Amino acid sequence: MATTKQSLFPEGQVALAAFAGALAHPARIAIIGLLQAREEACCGEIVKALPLAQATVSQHLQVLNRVGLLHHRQCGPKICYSINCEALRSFCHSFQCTLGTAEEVAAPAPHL
Amino acid sequence: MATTKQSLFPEGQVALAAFAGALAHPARIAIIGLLQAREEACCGEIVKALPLAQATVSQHLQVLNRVGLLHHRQCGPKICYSINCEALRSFCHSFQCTLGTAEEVAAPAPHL
DNA sequence: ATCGCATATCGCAGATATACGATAAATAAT
DNA sequence: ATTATTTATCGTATATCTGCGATATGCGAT
Repeated sequence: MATTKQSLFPEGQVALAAFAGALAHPARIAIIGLLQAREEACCGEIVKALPLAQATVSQHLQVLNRVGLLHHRQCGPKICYSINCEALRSFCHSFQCTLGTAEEVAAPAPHL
Repeated sequence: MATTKQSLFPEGQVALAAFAGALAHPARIAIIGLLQAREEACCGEIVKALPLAQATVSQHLQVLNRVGLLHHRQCGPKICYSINCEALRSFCHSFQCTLGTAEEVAAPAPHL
């Protein structure tokens, strides 16, 4: 009887956990690193770079996509993925705040 | 046949994924937040603060402990948990590096 | 429309994670 | 030693994740 009590927690905590969950696999960390290194890559290139089958890589891409961490654009017959830096930064910021590791960035700048 | 291909990835990526995995549940995010807010708390207090049974909370504490995120000390009959700030900071740093969000820490606002 | 390629989705199997009651282990006090 | 209290662990049920082959979908060219 493990009826996933996630809904009993504050929305912010659920969102943060979902973000962490999206990064909770080395393949997905690798994908992020790869996209960071070369700005953009199509699915096939990512498949070639990882020790996983195409179907599996596609699934991992969907996981990252579901939390909004990726951008993608049709590029002929291929689909080019890149990182949604905005989302990544915003998530990291929430992280810092919740985890309390945001000391010297103490200019929260609501005034921009 | 999903024999967990995690070992085929670089150690750093596996470690980072494990850290993310430890934070991939709202209950564990809540525990970190709670410990951040009050410096130290025993298991019973955490149980009271969460909508979960004692056994479940204990399990979540073990998950956080396994990746080195917690300190604990016997305190009479209780066990007081606190955050291992060292480990937390170190993990966050690796995160920043891998996720590429560590550049503008020194560059204050590229005011366009 | 058909072909060839690139990617997503389906369906399945095995592995982990989640949740909890029951119980064990440890401590403090009697 | 017994009791009460606190926490960890065990056993179990359900849910979710991982991984892949097979297949469907989408695109560009023929």
